[in-house]
Amino acid sequence: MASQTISRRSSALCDVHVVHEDAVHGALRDQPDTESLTYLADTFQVLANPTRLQIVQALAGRELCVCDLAAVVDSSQSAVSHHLRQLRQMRIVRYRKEGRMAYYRLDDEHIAALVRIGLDHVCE
Amino acid sequence: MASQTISRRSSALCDVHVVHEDAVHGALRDQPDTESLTYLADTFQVLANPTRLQIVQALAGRELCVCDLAAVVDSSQSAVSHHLRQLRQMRIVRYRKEGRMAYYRLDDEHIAALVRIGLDHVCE
DNA sequence: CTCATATATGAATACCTGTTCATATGTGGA
DNA sequence: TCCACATATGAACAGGTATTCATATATGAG
Repeated sequence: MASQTISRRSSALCDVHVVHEDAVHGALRDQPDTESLTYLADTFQVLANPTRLQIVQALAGRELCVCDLAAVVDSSQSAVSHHLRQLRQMRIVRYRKEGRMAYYRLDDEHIAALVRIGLDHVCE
Repeated sequence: MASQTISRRSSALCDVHVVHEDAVHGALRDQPDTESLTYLADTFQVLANPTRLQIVQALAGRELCVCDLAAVVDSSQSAVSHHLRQLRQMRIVRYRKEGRMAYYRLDDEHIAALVRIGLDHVCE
């Protein structure tokens, strides 16, 4: 996870010519804090991979263990495990252990919503 | 734009041991087509950058020209222009020309929704 | 026409990512 | 205890990405 953070140079409104000052200040007022934006960028980064999207979509309707997921997305166990780690780190999925199996599910409803709206956009 | 496409090896349910066959087939049935997933991954990829998220957030409430955007996100005109191209290519923003200015806005409401839900997830 | 301004873009470089391979951890069964 | 299985992870290589610099295009003013 290494989204480049936003470098707020002190030269802010200087090295470029501002045309619409009001709009610029309005936009600056509406900006979320840097930390949230960076974290959100990392979240989108983890979603920005077809295999991980397949995993998320598979988990949208049910709980699955790692080797079932590997079968669904047709990748190696290792690759899926690496993907799951990233998804875990961004709290996109969580899991419970049962014996030696790990059952994964989506972390919350935001995730399914993101993918649904994203697909709406894509298919419009 | 170059998300790796999903390689559907013919060995699908073979090289890994399937534990819960029903769940696996249910998940396979729910998968969107490869093309949509790849396109969606590319869309998230473009959103997976703090500076581009700043741009999107700035455009959520108003129309802005390129040099105003450069001031808001505190980057060079060139960097912003490159970012805008990617955002355009994924239909995240669109623009109108007025003289030598280009005024950018979000392409549709899905985009603002994605960022809003994403921030909800991040801040939960 | 000529110049200044607003924006776009190609190339190059430094950095980040995905997969594989090898191996580690941890659990249950014999 | 010893082995098989389910999962996790570090290292490494191939390929992709962000920014900068230089420059191109295109519009309006004079």
